[in-house]
Amino acid sequence: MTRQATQMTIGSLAKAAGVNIETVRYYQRRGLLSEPDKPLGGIRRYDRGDLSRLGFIKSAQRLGFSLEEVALLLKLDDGTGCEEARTIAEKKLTDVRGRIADMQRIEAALDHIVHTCQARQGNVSCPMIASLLMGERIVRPA
Amino acid sequence: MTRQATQMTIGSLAKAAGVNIETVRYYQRRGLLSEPDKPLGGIRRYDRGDLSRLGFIKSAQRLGFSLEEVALLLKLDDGTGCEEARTIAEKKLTDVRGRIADMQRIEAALDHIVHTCQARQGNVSCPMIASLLMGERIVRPA
DNA sequence: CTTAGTGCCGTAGTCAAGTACAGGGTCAAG
DNA sequence: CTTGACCCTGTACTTGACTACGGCACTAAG
Repeated sequence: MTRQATQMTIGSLAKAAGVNIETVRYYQRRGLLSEPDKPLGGIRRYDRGDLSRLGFIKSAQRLGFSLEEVALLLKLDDGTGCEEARTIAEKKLTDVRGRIADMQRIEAALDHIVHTCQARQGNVSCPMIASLLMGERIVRPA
Repeated sequence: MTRQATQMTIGSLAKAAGVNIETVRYYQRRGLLSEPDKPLGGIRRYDRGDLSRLGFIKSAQRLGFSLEEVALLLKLDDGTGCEEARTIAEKKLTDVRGRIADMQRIEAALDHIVHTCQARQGNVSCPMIASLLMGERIVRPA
């Protein structure tokens, strides 16, 4: 079978990846995606590799990496960057665990607040806001 | 005892709250903080209430509320907004729970990645990046 | 009384992550 | 050969949350 089927223009690449065309170009400008050298005419062709890379960027973003970090990660792929990549991932893991803990405290606080609110509905000043205003330090400050 | 001790200028308020002066002014412009009417001269004085409010804003931000949502919450405080406030808080609670679930999936993914990385350290191409490149859908797509 | 240090006000700049658009070029169909 | 759908480059705009700055007023210390 011919494997030309994966050849795409920027438009179909973007569509396939579920992002805006301009986002693809933006990533190229940021050096996250390479611009395939354009043949005679001037219309670039992209393949499955580019699509994966785009998918990687989006996955990594959902993992909480900034584009700068994603760029770093991708640079580490060209060669022996595994050590560093693991270090970065470990840092991110710690980070994520901290954020989960925060979120859980937030959850508890919100839950408490909602229930308090339900309990004394007739109140004039909202107990939720009151409790927040009364300087409860729920989440670690920054 | 005199309770004039809580009177502050914008500068000390900002310092006490651990934010930039300009941030305070910004919140005032956004209507999150009131500008105390300035006496004769023209230098406003802030009190513990303002400090709490500032603390509330920061807490709420850490709770994942945007400034717009915080403004909403604060507006509900002037009167009988308790019902609405609870509704907002409930929505946020659902939201936060979803985000916690996401983060936990992220955590698992990162953890897995880190361990894979540790396992086959000698590899040329980093397994972490490889796994991300191979289109693993870890987190719900947006 | 003078002057350093703040405060006030208004406008403008920054940063991340896009998104939009103008003014061209190219390509495939009819 | 024309038309419409895309593509290319480059520049500019957007949003959220600040942060900075210029020019003037005021207040506190010496």
